[in-house]
Amino acid sequence: MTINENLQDQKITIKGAESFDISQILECGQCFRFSKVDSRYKIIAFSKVLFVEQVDQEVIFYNTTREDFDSIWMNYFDLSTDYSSIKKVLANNDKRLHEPIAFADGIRLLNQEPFECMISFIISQNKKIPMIKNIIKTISEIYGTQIDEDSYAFPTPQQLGKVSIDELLSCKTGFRAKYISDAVQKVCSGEIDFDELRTMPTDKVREKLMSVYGIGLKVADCIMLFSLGRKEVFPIDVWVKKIMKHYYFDGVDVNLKEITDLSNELYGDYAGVAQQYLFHYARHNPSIMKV
DNA sequence: ATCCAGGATCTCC
DNA sequence: GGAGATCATGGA
Repeated sequence: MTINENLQDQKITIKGAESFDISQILECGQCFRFSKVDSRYKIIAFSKVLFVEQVDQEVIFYNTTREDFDSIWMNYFDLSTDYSSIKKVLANNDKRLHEPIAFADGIRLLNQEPFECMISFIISQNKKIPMIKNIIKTISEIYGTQIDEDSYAFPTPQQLGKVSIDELLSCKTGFRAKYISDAVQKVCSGEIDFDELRTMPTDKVREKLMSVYGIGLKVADCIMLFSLGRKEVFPIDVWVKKIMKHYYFDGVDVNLKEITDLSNELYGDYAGVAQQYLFHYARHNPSIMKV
């Protein structure tokens, strides 16, 4: 992989990007603040606006500098992780993964901002992805800081700390409004400290996150996988449950713990990466699970 | 109209 | 402890 900067056009070009498909990375359900504008994806993260265009293995990042690329986007796109070797390990462990991996082998796990990720996945419960994106966009536009003509950063904990439950309700958050409120309060008070969580063992992090009213096992695992670098956790939503049931339990109903135990056994340290291939594959091929 | 959505909690037994 | 109802909201 080679990285080149073009100062005049404020763009960075990567050639020979390995296991990198910007469409798959963004559309696989791990993040919500992006849109497609012509041939480019517009991404809002870390209070920055980034445009990404990809043709085969050449990826162009617009509206950025080498400095930002090194300090923000390298880590955001997890570019120092070798996904081809992860895929090799997973595929060797379990033939079942061959198809899901082949279906979207350009997926990468983004390292997102924990606070935004936490609120986003609280909102995600019992909603479809387009609706989740809309609510997060609304909240950002009303309470976040404007960063260009038509873009707004996701609000900080302090900014959301001033927002009442009624105001959250008017953003169409429904029964999740009180959940968001409790999460924001726990972050503002320091009871939840993401820098501290980064240093704690996974089980303790999960326990801490689940102490928020409205964060259960699945949302806690999403926060850990998508913003705290815990690639060993395996969030189980309706789609993952369906495909795991279909693949390993002969379609027979099964409880979450059995699936979790199996994921640890089969996928080990990379269970979360496997989960993302499985989720994406299941969502785009629902017919395979209808026996 | 009725059902369901990247769930979590409450309410029963 | 574990199944079932309930929670807002909008789209199919």
